[in-house]
Amino acid sequence: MPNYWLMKSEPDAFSIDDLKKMQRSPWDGVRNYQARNFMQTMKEGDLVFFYHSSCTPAGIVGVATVSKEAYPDHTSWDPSSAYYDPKSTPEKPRWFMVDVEFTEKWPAILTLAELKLHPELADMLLTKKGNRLSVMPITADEWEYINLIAKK
DNA sequence: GCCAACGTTGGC
DNA sequence: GCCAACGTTGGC
Repeated sequence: MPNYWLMKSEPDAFSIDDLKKMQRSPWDGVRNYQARNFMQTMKEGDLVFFYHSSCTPAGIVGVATVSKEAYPDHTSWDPSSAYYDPKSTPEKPRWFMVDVEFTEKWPAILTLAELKLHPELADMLLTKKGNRLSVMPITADEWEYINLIAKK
């Protein structure tokens, strides 16, 4: 049994179409401890909702699969990177990333507004007010339900 | 562009 | 260890 996740990306920086072109990509730039800790528990084969944030509309646009488990995010010690963190070094990395593989793009975005309409999804971190977590776990029930409404 | 909500930093 | 100030996220 895989575990299920949701990961947010701003499509201007990295979209599901970018992943589709590349097929496989590191998910770098996560600079939040809670999100990092979740990534460190990911296993190869885990399934991920690809979420577009800070855009109109925001929502889930497809699915990716974890293809490599957590390893140090080298952009964190690269001074030329936008994700540079002087407190992270190759000897003592503070930030980690996983690799993901393109799995499917949905025919239409499943918007946050629609997700919020379903009482079945009211317990999700995603639909809660003020939530800013960029990597979060999804229950098997939520995974199944969301796939259902995405494809109806 | 606005602003509410949240996480992090740093002074004490 | 507290908490105010600050910076960032992210929906609208």
